[in-house]
Amino acid sequence: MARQIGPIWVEPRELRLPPQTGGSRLFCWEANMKPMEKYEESDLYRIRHSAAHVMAQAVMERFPGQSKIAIGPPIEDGFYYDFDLPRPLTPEDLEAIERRMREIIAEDLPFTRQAISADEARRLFADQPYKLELIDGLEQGGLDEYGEPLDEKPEISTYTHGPFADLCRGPHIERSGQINPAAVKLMNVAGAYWRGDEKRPMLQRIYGTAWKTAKELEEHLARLEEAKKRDHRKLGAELDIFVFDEEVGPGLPLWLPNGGILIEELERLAKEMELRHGYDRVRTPHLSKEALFVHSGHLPYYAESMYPPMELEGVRYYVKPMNCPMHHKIFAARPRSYRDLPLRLAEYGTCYRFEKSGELFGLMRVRSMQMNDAHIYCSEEQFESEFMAVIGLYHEYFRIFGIEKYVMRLSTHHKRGLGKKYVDDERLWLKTEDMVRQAMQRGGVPFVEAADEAAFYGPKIDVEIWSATGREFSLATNQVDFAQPARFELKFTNAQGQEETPLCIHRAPLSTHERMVGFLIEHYAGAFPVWLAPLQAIVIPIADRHLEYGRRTAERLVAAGVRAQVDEGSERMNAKIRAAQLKKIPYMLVVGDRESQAGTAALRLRSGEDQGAVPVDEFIARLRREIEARA
RNA sequence: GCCCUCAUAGCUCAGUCGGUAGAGCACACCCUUGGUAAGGGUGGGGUCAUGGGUUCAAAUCCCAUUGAGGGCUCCA
Repeated sequence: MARQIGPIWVEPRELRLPPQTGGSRLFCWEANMKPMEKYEESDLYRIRHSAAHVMAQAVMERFPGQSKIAIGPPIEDGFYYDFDLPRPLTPEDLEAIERRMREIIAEDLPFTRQAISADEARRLFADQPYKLELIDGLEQGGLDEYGEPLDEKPEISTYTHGPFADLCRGPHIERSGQINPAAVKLMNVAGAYWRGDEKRPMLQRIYGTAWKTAKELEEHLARLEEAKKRDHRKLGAELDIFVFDEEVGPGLPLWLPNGGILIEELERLAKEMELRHGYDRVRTPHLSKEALFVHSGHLPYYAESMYPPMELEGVRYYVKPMNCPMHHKIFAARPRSYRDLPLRLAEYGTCYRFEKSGELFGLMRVRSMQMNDAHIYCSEEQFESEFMAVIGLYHEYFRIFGIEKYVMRLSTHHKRGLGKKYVDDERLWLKTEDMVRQAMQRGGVPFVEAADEAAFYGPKIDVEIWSATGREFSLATNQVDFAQPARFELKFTNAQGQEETPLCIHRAPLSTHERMVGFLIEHYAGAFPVWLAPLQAIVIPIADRHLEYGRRTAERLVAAGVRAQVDEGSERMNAKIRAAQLKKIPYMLVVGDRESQAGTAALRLRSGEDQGAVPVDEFIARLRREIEARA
């Protein structure tokens, strides 16, 4: 049942569809706030779902009697199927499986659905342990194929084509011949835990893609190629933004001068913005005694992600994985009155988290990070306006960067108990989640909800984005904390002279420098707007006799606060232009005889546009305006 | 952390059946002094990721370690 949240239509079932991809969430946002297309009811969904079954048949035939099959759903742009096989699959296996799939498609086998009882299903899949587990889940617990709870007890059904029968709720195409053999391709094999649980067996997952036409497949593959060119890891190296060094360690980026400029420009932006929004800037140490993290409650929840303690003079110290406890101590350092609230403490705090080695990913997931952090201490009455002011801040930032493709996600606690992941206070969970939900709805801000994604201390709104590789990341975050202020006994005196515990909002609209820069590299494909561009203008003298004028021109630019250089190399002008293009420098100032006599420069944009001779003074004034406007 | 794959010059890569290394780009120097995406020449640069093993002989085969990539899990 679709329902409207703010101006966006959201269908809860759809959001849960492939938990592995986040694809459907992207889908609904790109629908531009119109009711979302029902992927589950589309032809492509059926084609992909059926292609997964055809693939499973081919795999089972290749390992007769030795293939245990798990699940094989459609996902964004394709499908997968998980198998437990006697040996790892090779590229040759994939080719053979793909060939066999085409044969099965050519056989034009009908897909037939049959509703059966749980016992019949158990007999049918007697030698398929994963299917038996699914049947139990469907019958008893009302769990779907991902192990998520279902509202109602579903009917158990199978879909059969030729010799292959699968436990499946469908839907499918009518005949295997409806899959276009020229529009199917197996992509890669990967490991995946059964039911996404790292304690369960590791299965082999084959990813495939399927489209209606060969042309669509081709276009999809071309899109993947294009995306690879945007990959921040590739562009980051080409544009001299950052490097990783084996001796420094994984997940510990070294920022090159160009990266340093990006970081400083972002910090400058954050400082201006936070000053305007009433934040106070503070600075706190990189490490503290263990006691602080015991007090905050982080240690039991977070120890695995922290670098191990170092012990000196009998005291254990931890490098901080987050800044909040330090900010809480600043709040606690003085008696606070309601007149001090809201108190907004901001810092680009440097944190270290020991992310598991396999989780590292370029700049998007690192072990050392500088976080655009702030903690807002406020009363319950102030909560909504403070929380929504942060959301407003997001929007301001996103307008500056032209970020349009994102989803705001309300992350809540798990409905089936708090367990060890969450602070144990169901009432406060429900209360704060409702506060956030209502604030967002009243503010007319579209969002989707995700259970079991909250921070341990409270619900949050995360802004989800996608890297060029299609992986999903939280960029900004805006979190409610109902637990830590009480743990730290933070108090303020209210207007009635009584002591009250404030709420705390944790927020990071610009994420970490690492993830933000990684995201921006891909967002702009390396062609940063002028205000961010590490080198804003390059002067290109045509011949040596123009070098002097070129240097003077560059000096004037630098004196005006522009990041400019002169290309003194002995290559031809064409080669210099090419080099500047590859570095995506916004402005190229070509100077030769005509320009040095007239005091001008021939202006070329990285778009390729030639604007002809422009007086240097005029160019500087224009560039200054552009930089200041952060256009 | 787990499954799979990979590691040759700063970068992109070649190197057959084991016989101890090569190209283009980049860099340096020289020539060229040019009008909007690569002018020419010469040269420097690699203990073939690291450590073991097999072998008369290892970039090549085997093992381990480190790092990277595709996923899973986890997350700013």
